[in-house]
Amino acid sequence: MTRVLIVDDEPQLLRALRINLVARHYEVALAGDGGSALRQAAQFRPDLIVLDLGLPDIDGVEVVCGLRGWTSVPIVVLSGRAGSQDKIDALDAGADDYVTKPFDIEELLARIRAVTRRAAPHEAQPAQIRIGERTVDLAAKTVSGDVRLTPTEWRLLELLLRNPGRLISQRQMLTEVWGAGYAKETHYLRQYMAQLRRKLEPDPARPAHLITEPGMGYRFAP
Amino acid sequence: MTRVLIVDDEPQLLRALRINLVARHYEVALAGDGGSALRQAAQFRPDLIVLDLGLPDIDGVEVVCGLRGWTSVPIVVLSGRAGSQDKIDALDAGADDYVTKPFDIEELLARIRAVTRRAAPHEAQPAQIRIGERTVDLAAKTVSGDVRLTPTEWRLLELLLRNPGRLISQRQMLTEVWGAGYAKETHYLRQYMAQLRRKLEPDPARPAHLITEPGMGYRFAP
DNA sequence: CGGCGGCGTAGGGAAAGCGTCAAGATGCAG
DNA sequence: CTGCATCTTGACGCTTTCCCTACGCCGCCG
Repeated sequence: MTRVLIVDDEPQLLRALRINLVARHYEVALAGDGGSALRQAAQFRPDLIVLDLGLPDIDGVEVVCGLRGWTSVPIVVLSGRAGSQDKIDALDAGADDYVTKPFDIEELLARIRAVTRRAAPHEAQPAQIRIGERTVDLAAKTVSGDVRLTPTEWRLLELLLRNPGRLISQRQMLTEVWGAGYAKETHYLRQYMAQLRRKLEPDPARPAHLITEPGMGYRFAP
Repeated sequence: MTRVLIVDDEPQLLRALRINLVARHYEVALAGDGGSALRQAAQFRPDLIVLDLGLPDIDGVEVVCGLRGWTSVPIVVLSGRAGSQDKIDALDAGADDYVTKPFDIEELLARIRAVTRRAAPHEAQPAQIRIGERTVDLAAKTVSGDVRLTPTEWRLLELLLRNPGRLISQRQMLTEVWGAGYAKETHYLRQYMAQLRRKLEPDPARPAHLITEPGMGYRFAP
């Protein structure tokens, strides 16, 4: 869930934005002046800041500079001033976008989505899954301990690992890995499940994680 | 030096933008319609695209979608239409910013600086990478030991080195290095991977760092 | 006790994928 | 125009992977 800090000195604008953002499942914090904005940014750790330039205590550009001193969180500036120089100053201070009041709320939301999308890839996390002694990384397509899997083995393993604990029917595995028309070729499954167990299970003869459900299908037990 | 592709159907606007950008030490390419824009994007490899929505052949939003299919290069949209829905459509299609005509050239430049700054955070990471006996500097585009790489070789190597240990699919390599439409030309990969190994690997016949994953892609092993 | 269906293992032939050499385009500087 | 570097394209062995058949094991049921 994306966390947004809204900074503005007009309570009614704060309220309107909060309602719209909460309705779209953002987590929202509010600040009414530059001082509390800087404090909130450090405390609330937002993923995005919507910042009005016309604050009672500190100039908005100063707030941008203060934030950029220690964080690269995306900042969307709001302002009543439409002059080019104001925009240039704010953008060059480190803001990511500049919207002039009055603005359409839907446009602001679209701009928020745009800058959030651009900043998002930083929180990309590796999806690592443990199978016995081994660790599988589906994104990097790696298995710990110098184990290599073939393309078909990866497709099969991925299907199982993306549904931990759930039973996958033979029919589903065959159609998703080999394609429709192979729905009856159950011996492919035995073949490749055996290979996966040889490569991944501590004791391939007694599988602890790649479980057979006789007559039904297979299951990955974490 | 930042490379910018400008797309607009008005020659005079193209000229004005080119002059301003060249004066600020940008490298500039021009396109007059959507078709050549898509072609130029694949060929010129810009770091930023300034895109007019009102093109004679393809709708601007379509162009944005076509680009986003294979690249995440920043896109700043220009448009005469000031309606909110137009902005929302363009931004949600993948544009990074939206500027309505007429615009102040200085403001546009500031917005270009803003999106460029946001898209280029990887300059911070150390660009020196060891491959066997050689040292590769991605920023300076140099390899120790008087080894020279061609532009295509650099693009390919950069893609692999920026994802150490991670498998890069053939499809991804082909679309990112050669552009969409080359997704099936796996022959190029073998050709250029062989050249990279000849130039970088201690024993090109037994590659230790530029690894082949048969049927899937390639991987850089640090 | 003996057939039967589902499961695991082994091995071989076919096909697809890979590495390499070599030669034909293409573009650019002199 | 010529020469050079680079990018395409083609052809040929070699390896990996896939597909398929065969066989042994186990629990179930008649």
